[in-house]
Amino acid sequence: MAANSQFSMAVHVLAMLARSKDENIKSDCLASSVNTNAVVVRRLLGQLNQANLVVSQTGANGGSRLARCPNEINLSEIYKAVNCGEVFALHAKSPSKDCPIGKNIEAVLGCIHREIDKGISEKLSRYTLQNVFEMVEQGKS
Amino acid sequence: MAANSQFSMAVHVLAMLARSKDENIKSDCLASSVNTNAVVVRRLLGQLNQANLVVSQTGANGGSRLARCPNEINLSEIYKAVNCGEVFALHAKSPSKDCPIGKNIEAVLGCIHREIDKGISEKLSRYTLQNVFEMVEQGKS
DNA sequence: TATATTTGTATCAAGGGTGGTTACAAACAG
DNA sequence: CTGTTTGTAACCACCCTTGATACAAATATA
Repeated sequence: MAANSQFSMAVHVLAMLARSKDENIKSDCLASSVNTNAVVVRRLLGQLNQANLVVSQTGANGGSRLARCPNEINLSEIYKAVNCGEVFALHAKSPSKDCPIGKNIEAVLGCIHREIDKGISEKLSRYTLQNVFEMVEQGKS
Repeated sequence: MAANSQFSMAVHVLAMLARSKDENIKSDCLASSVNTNAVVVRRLLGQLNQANLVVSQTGANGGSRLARCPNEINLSEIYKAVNCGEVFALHAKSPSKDCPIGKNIEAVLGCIHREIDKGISEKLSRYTLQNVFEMVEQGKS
């Protein structure tokens, strides 16, 4: 399987829930729209639940709905809630400590990595789920 | 999936070359510092060569050196030169076009993705290889 | 020219992450 | 009590990244 698309799936699912207000939506319905398996959606909903973004109910007439208003959820929260890939990974195996570069490169890269992550969070936090939902609605043809 | 550490490796290798000025450095020597296989390094150098960041020579006394001064190379160029992972991937399988959300969500996500990428490039472009080299040197203990 | 060195590249194996699928217990409405 | 739906475990298939071996091509040096 290719790169990690959980963030995309999460935004998609949450936009669906935003559209349906307080109505419970079944994982099967979400899976149809995302074009995947219901279990994959439920796995994702589990993560979103832990982040207090959705609430789910078992049993007949069960399903999921948003835990908060769409304008109180921003994309940065969603990004943090799911297992997203990193912008770039640090060395798989630690560099040689016998080399003046190898000895310190990890610390420098780690510092840059944190700065990039901060930038991503900052940019994502500018969008609320409501914004995204409206963008999707406006694109409706 | 094994996380992609090519950007980290690339910065590491280029910092090594920056340290050695115009001297040819062998892939074997670079591999020792990075703590990996020489072929892995040569694969990476091939990409950096295509991006006009390094020059390599075959044969005895061969090796690689920077194609430009370290202060004329910024991290954004390096990021673009290597096969880095994406911040997040779009849907693996296209969402359902029968759903008002599914129909347009990809376009919206694509738009956000491009904005995030732009932000990353902007932040990375603030660092030159010379900056990184100096940060590593200063951290020397 | 002959030799040793080094890169460039093809190929294969190992390891691990991601998503797809099935199965089943638990919760819940009616 | 019955049917529905979630939560979760287990397993599989696919594919990406890295590690490793092998060998041709290029090149400096004797």
